[in-house]
This record gives sequence, C-alpha cells and structure tokens, in this order.
Amino acid sequence: MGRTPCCDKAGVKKGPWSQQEDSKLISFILQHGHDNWRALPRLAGLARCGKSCRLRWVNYLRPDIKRGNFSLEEEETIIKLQEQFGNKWSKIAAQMPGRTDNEIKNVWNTHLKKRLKASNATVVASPSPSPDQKMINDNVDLSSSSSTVDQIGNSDFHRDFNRTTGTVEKQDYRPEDLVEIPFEPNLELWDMLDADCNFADAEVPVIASEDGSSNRDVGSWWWLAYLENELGLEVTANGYRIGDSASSPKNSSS
DNA sequence: AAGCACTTCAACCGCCAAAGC
DNA sequence: TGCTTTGGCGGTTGAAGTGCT
Repeated sequence: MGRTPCCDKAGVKKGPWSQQEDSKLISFILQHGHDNWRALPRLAGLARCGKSCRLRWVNYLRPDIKRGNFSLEEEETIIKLQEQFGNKWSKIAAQMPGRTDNEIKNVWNTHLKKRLKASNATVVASPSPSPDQKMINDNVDLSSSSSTVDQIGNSDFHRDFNRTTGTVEKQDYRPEDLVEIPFEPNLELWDMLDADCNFADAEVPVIASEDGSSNRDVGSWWWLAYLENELGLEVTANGYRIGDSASSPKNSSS
C-alpha cells in the first residue's frame, strides 16, 4: 500500500481555476480563514484538492501579492539571495514582501538564469541596455516607492491609490482627509457583494480589462472589497473615499 | 494569414518534515 | 516511539500567449 493521496482523486477538479471557484475560495477564507486546507474544499463547496486551494490562495489570490513585472532592484535581490540560499525559493520569497516563491522561481528559471549564463559566457563591453533591461528600468521608474501599498498591492490601481494616499493604514486617516480615487470601470462589481462584502451572487461575470484580457485581474476586484472591509475605504460613484464613511457606499455606487 | 518555434507562468506532482495521536 | 496526517517546498509540465518566418 502506497502513500495516502493528499485527497480523494475521484471527483476532484484539476486545471485552471474559474472565477466562480476563486470567489468561493476567497469568500470562504475571508469568513473562516484557512486552518485546515484538507477540509476547506468540502466546506467551501469546491471540487478541488486542499493542496490546490492552498496553492491558488498562496500564489494568486492572497491580498498581499504584488503583481506585475519585477523591478531591476527585485531581480538583483533575487540573484543575491539565490547566491546566498541556493534554490530555496520560499526563503528568498520571505525576504521579498509581496512576491511568492512560485513567482520568484519562474522569474529565475525564465529570465535570470539565462541572463547570468549569458553574462558569464560573454564579457560585454558595451553598457547599452538590452530591450529587456530597458523594460526593467522603465518599470523601476514607474513603481519606485517605499510605501506599504506598493509592497502589498497587486495592480496598477493600487499603485495609483498609493500615489494619492501614501499608505493604506486606516489609522493614518482622519475623516477630514477625504480623498477620492477613480477606480477602473471593470471593477464596478459591488452589486455582487452583500453587506459583509461576501459574494452573495454565485454568478460572477467575466471581468475584462481595457486591453481585452480577463481573468488575471480577478485579484484586483475582490481585493477592493478587502480594502473596504479591513481598511475602512468607502466606495462612491467616482472612486474610493477615505475617511468618514457614514453614508452607505454601495447605494451610491450604481 | 498560417504555421511553427519559443516563452511564460499557473498549476500539478512527489517528496519531506512537523505535528498530532 | 512509531504511525498517520497535513502543510509546505522545489522541480516540472503544458496550455496559452507571443514573435518570427
């Protein structure tokens, strides 16, 4: 008799996650946490293995994941830490808030390893940046900030949000500090949330961003719910209002 | 426009270690 | 102390996207 499988293989779904599955998982974890990954899928009504749920949450849905390209600084950090720790991706990820071990591993395998190999093989005399390098430098210019939200945000929205506010720590705001930040049209999904910011409606629409892509933004819209719930942001017709939230935000959002 | 090659990255697999009994 | 269960990790895969001819 071999090792006990991590889950009952029969009836367990594999492959890419649908938005319905994502919202079920998010909703469940927001309400109950994730003390027991094995029991979670059954309790959350997901036909997934516990490991798969954990992976999806840790690598994709968690609110504190920073998405987007790695900055040059981050790449240098990875290279340094890889030298120090070897392929201990979780150790490396622990030194890089907002980045997952999986993401770091992917960056290492797809970019950094090759780049290091190339630079070791050839001593390049010219300092002119490669297209790759240029993109990284551009990225640094766009995202350089030391604030909390840059470390934990996961979309351009959060960067923009940060530029305006400087931080998302609730206690930093007074009611008179009202700031409205326009939110992306594709994020107007508040009707799906009930009073507690749980997903009341099982029918989650496809979320398309301006460039026509979908799915990858799924982390953003539910994260806004988190921001509102946890950080006391108020959604208005034009964006988010920080500060006094005496009026009903969701009524004014439609 | 079509076909092919290459790249990216989300997700899976199998192993290991820690915790619980 | 040994067995089982569970969570976590690193390696790998393959579908989807992108670029090139």
